[in-house]
Amino acid sequence: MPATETEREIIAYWVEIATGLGFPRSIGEIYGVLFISKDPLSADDLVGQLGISRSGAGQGLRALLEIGAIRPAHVLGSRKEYFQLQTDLGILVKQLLNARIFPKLEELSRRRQTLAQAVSQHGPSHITQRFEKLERWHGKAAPVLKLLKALA
Amino acid sequence: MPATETEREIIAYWVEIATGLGFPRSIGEIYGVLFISKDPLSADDLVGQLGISRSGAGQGLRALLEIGAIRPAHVLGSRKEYFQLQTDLGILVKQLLNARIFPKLEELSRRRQTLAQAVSQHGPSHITQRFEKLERWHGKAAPVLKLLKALA
DNA sequence: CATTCATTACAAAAAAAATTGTAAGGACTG
DNA sequence: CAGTCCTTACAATTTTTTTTGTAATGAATG
Repeated sequence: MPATETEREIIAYWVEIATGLGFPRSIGEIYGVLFISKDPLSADDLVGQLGISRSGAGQGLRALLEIGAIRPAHVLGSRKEYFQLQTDLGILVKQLLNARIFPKLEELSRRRQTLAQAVSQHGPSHITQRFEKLERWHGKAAPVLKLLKALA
Repeated sequence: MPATETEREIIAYWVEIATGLGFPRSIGEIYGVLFISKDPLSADDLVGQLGISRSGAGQGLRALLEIGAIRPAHVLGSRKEYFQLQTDLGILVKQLLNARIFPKLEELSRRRQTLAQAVSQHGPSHITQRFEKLERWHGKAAPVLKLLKALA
């Protein structure tokens, strides 16, 4: 269990960010503990500090690894896997965007185009017009996406 | 129940957008039906077309109204409430950002500042440094937010 | 001003998601 | 190469979220 009030609040802060991004609460908790910890931690450490199951800790760590939020660390004399915060947040942002956000946006864009075409051929014109408005917004959003890509 | 295959796919498209934004599936479905429909629809129309409950239709319509995705419409000779698509998507984007995204970001920013200060006074320096990195990213993200606000 | 029609509030049920427990799989150690 | 330590895969459970049903509230109609 986390020690001080401030530490608990730091964890709560990361839980909120995680859930806001669509991740489970436990992932935010794990990231919070690693954010606080100077040294690398193992899955068992997380079990001890958060009172979650061993499997949950393992899965959460893997998920955080995949999005570039943490990175593997070696601790001499132990065969466990250890992890520490990825303090280069650029990597996290980049992986998040590339792995979760951009693919989804692109898939939606493809579907929109397919649907718009189908409607323009066989469907009523008011729907075609609505898809055209959507398309225009896609154009407006492009600069934002470009800026985001530049960030990462 | 929706008629053609394309119509079902349009609804599925909006369901995916809705769930991606953290809204329930039913809200995406309702928006999809309204996107397809040229004329305003009542809650009962949605019940008929989607096979959802009357209460669900009512709650969904209210939620869509709140985020500016649809707008009230009047139909002569009926006391029901009718709604139609808000075709000015700018209004939708604006309300979504103002009602959901920006407040959350601001609240997180406040909490981050509070925590950073608490740590800088009583906490270990490595955490302070991590908050400082976070702060720098907040600065980097600012132009993106500005662009978003300009959009809306 | 009573009646009807429709919306909304809230508790109950259903569905979905997350968490856990157990068992199987691999790799290091002696 | 047998034993131990750790990770991971997957089914079962728990928890959370969403949907529904019912009852109460409010507004328009005659």
